[in-house]
Amino acid sequence: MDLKEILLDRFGYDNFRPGQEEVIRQVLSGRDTIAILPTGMGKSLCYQLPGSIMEGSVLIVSPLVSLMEDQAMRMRKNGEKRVVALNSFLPYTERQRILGQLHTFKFIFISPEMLSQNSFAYHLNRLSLSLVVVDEAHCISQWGFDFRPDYLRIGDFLKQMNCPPILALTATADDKVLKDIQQYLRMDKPVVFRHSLDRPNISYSILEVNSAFEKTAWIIERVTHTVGPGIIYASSRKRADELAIALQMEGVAVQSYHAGKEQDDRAIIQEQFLNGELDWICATNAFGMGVHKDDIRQVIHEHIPATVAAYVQEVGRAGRDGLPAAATLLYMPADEQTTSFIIQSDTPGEAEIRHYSKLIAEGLPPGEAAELARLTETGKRVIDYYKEHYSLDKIVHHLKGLSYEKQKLLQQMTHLVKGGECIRQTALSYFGEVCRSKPAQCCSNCGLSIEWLTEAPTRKITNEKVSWDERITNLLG
DNA sequence: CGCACTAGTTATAAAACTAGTGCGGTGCTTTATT
Repeated sequence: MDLKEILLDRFGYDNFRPGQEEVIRQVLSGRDTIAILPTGMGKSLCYQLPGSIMEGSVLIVSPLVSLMEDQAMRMRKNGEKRVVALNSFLPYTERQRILGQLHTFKFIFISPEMLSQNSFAYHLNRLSLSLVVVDEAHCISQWGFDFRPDYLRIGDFLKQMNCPPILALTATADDKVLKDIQQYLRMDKPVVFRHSLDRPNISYSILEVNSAFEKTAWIIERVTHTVGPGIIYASSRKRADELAIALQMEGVAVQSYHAGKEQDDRAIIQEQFLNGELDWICATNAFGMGVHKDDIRQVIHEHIPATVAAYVQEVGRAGRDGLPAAATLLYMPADEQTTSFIIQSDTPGEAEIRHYSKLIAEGLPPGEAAELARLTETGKRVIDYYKEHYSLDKIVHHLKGLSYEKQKLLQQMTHLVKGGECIRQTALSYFGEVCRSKPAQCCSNCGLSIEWLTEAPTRKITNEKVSWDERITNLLG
């Protein structure tokens, strides 16, 4: 089959990007496939092209409603009208109508949560699926165990469907993540495509300071004197807001972004950043997935991310165009504890689990029992999932192990920050990669000049600083 | 764990101390009752 002809004919491209053709050929052959491709390498073509050839529908499991809406919209814009996104945005009657004629859609986007509902399984069961795609498949590992347990249930659905071919797509995956993907998607000897994670055009720096105040001062100095656009990752919503305001006062076109904001505002801010109306974003780790912007010049961390994988993923949003980009991490001694605390509060404690379980056994409604046992909504859903699979003692044991593993991942990240070794090499080694050749501007531990950063002031910083009065008026207006 | 904030204390009162408290990230889903 001449794939290139189809590529030109249906998608309007002359050539495949690196890796695409191999992945597509595997998918067409019906083998389970895991493709680790850097973002911006055209992952969606890996299922769109096979889908357009094969009989039956393609089901795409997607982590974010905004992401699936965005992808569905792009596909429609490119002429593929048989696309639907099943999520809570759909009004009830509309949803029923679509479910009744699901077979008329070629590409169906869905969240893991919807997939886990019996009412959907019923309709999907009657469908002939040529392919199931799990987009951003690292979410299975990153979120499944303690945040969105329905990620662990995708495999149950697949089994029910007699295991159609699966394609798992992600940008970063270490061995553990790879193993989780295989296991929880019940993949049968999958073919794994790995693209190197090394990004030679990114220069890494790590800088120790003594206080949050020093961090703010450094960031203001940096942002007003070097190139954008850029992202600043902060540890809390409050801190993200705080930094955004401090930078706005300096006349920088910047907004904060985190889960505490309205969906609409988040969409607008992301859009403005993509359009270049905003030069900087101060964000929590909520920002990033589905951000297709090639010319991000800097990523600044003002806290320690929970894992090396998260760090690499966040940093990897810089310099997708291949031009020089800078990744800087600021830390002070207390930061490690802050991140550690957040991880620790992730998994419910033994006392809560046992209390909750006891109350349930006494006949209390689950919602009430969770509240009395001081479990969060998330904690409750996670335990409910495990209760379907394990005994109480095993759940306790399992969650303790999980917590321990997470602390170990943080230790790896801390080592990367404080170890003083080549940052690029250390980061790559966690993914089993060896750094073959170091670029001239490698990292602060190898020696680095930031002249290239200051020499290219393409920034659009206005000369007038914004007063507090104006800021308040803007906020209210 | 460490920080920012609050309430209470002191004893010319005012501002400055102190002890106690709360907070710290990621997202999907809600079709039932007045």
